[in-house]
Amino acid sequence: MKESYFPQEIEKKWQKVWEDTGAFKTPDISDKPKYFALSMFPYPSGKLHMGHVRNYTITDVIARFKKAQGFNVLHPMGWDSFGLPAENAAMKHGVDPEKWTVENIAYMTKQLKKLGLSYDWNREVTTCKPDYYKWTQWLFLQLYKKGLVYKKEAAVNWCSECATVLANEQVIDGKCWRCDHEVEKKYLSQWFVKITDYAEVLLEDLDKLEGWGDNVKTMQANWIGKSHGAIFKFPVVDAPNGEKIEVPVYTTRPDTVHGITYLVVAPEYKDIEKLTTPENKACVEEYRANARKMTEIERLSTDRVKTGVPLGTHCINPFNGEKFPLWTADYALVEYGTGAVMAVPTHDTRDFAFAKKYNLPLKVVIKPEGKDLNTAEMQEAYTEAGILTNSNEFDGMKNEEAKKAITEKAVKEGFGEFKTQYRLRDWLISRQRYWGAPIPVVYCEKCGIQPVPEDQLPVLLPKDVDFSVVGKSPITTSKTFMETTCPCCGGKAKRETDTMDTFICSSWYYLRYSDPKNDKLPFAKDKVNHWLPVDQYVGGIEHAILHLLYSRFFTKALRDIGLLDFDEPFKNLLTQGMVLKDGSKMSKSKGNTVDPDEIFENYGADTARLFILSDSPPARDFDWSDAGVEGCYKFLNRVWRLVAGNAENISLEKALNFKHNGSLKKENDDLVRVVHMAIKDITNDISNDFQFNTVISKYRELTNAIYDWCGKKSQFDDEDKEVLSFAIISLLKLMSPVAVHLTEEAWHDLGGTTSIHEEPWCEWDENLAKASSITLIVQVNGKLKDKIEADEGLSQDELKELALNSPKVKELTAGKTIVKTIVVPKKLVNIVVK
RNA sequence: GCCCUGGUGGCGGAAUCGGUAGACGCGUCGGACUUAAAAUCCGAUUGGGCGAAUAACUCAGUGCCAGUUCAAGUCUGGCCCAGGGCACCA
Repeated sequence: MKESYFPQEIEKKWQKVWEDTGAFKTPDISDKPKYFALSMFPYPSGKLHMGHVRNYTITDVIARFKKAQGFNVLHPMGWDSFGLPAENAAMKHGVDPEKWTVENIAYMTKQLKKLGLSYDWNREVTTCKPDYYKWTQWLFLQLYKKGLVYKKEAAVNWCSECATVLANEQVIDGKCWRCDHEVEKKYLSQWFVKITDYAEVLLEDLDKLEGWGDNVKTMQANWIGKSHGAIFKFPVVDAPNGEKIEVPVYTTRPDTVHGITYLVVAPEYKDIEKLTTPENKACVEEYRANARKMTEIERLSTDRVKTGVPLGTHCINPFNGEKFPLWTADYALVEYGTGAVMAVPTHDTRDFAFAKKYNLPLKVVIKPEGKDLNTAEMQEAYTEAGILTNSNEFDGMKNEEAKKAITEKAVKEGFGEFKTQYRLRDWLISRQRYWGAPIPVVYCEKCGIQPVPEDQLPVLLPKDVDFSVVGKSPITTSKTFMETTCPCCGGKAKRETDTMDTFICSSWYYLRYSDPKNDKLPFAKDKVNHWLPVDQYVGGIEHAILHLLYSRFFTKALRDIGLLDFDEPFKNLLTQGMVLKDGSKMSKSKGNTVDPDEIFENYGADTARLFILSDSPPARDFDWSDAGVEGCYKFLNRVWRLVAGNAENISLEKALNFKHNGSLKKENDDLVRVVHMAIKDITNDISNDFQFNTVISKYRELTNAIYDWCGKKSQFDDEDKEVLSFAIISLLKLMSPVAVHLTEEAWHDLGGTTSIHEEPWCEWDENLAKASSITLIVQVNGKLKDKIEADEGLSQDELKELALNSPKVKELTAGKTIVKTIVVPKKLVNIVVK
């Protein structure tokens, strides 16, 4: 065994051996139980960053640990390889997006291999390859057949920088999730996926996800935004052309219905023209035009002063016969509820602000118990619970009860109903871009929209496109793509030029790993049912809503289509924290990035793996420090020297057959106990929330203990050698999921002929995983006063006796009365004195 | 405004059940080895008080204020701060 640790040399060597021997291939059939460990697959942006390193190292250690524990582990990797950056590169530098993507994948693959990750590369999945996107298109058609995909004209989010539309989930604070550009509204005919059909079950099933953090679950629950309320219909009494119209509103406060003093419809409300008097028309038109021009940011800003204009018409409140005016205001959203709001200024903060501004009347209908409210004195809306007033037969009722009673009255008399409402909107999946999976439909002059027949898939991306066009999708410049024939009538037809949102591609990739080469189906049902759900999914919190919600929807939809039999894709989810440098997120613009390649080169992958796991628990943010890397490198050197320096005294055979014979020398017994404790603690720390930071501190403790033990010996007898062998081989095995190369090299140098990564996980003996004696803590009045080494088997009385005999205790209790003595077996005695 | 996390030395962070607060590491300081340096090894490292600098002793200390308890970083109530998410969703 070499005296010094040369990571670069041994890492290269073992990576090649593992690749040549197919060490990480996963058979589908095995008598072992399955375990599916998965990292969120990356976009091939060009190079790995430290966030990737952290993510993949965490999953890799989990995969290796589970394998050692006897599972048949599936641990695959792939590429989320459709998307804008490739196309932007094409526009800027004239590179073919496919070539750009393929080259990035090649480079990043090399980096992943350098990190020593145990992937089964035979199962690699690449979403931009025709053999994958054929099945993305096929799944689109299945959703279409099931009525879960539809096309409609709607006001959609448009990012002019990306020159495409976006889904609601991709608009963050009114800006594009990718480029941060302000989002505008546009009216376009677009493809939608009916995720709202699954709103209830997506919400309900969050309860089943015991292996998910509450933060992600509440974020999804908020996004789905379920609320209970009622729909009330208000007849218009003075519609300009005498038409009989009703305006339905959704409210969560039916209890306040007697306090309506006006009603607001969204500027985009479909019947708004019918509700506007000729005198008000000009004004309303102007207001609507203004609203349309506003960006999402302007419109959504909550501190903006509310504006609106009256329509000139009025409704009657069927509950009390009161007449109130109709307004339009942009605080009413056309996409939510019915697009109209009943305004009760006294009990809603927004309505209150609006009414104050436009001098609309106030009417109190809820009052706090035992108190009255005076509209003239109100400074803000009263939104708390209370008792009904000014509400006819409902007066005196508690408002929570009134919600039900009032809605029941509306149901009975035919002007309302109970209603459950969701905030979630349908998923807009059309993208006016080239580098995505083409939506497989054609437009026939005679037959209209026609899906492409399944046997004609994939609809391939054309190669003859001009990326320099502005304002339209490059795909439309192809001379070969657009013109086609109708699958129905054989006549002339045009292809759909929109491609799919890449989140579609990533909503099912984890399923494909179960059967990545299938050319008859996206995956065989038995295989997908065998491997899924994913046992442990690891990735960034930024996908808490986007990818994770879409994937849950896909799984449920595909289950209902009959392609699989489970209803949640990811059993356990670990959202890892960010990698920071000097307290802020690593980013190119801040110039505080650390290049993984440099770390591999200077210290080796084992150091990188060890460090990225060492300082923080995985779910928390991790602050990168160069000194920390250095410290980990030193530690690996220290382990190496420990093994190399004792190599001639270590026997693999003795280590593996070692049993405590019951009569070891004291210091040997102690070391064996330290090893057993380390095995127990490390195993528990990994099993319990993957606390790798404490795992690593225990590697160090064990290493320090072996060094101390060695330092006290000038020579080794047979028993010493056995114990030393056991300790060092145990250390290597415990470290093998993290320091994958070092431990493999040492294992072989010590005579191992198989791979250390094929070894079963260490086991501990409960009787040995504790110290041979106990340290009795002696307290007087709850304060630590003495520590006494004691035999474990002592009875409570004996422990008490021991404590009372402590000179220290005698001194402190002299002349005082002992009120009480508390004895905690094997641990502590507390003497209470006065 | 609502929801979720978190708050422990100079720093990252430990501490299954309420039972030795500060594991392990980083940094800093001191020492050994060396002609010297690097590497390595050993020791100290929460603050205050009293000592002569050591030891011993002692008081305080886990964001703040109360409470429960023989005993609170841990449990209960109230508050403060930081990070993240949602937010004109009626």
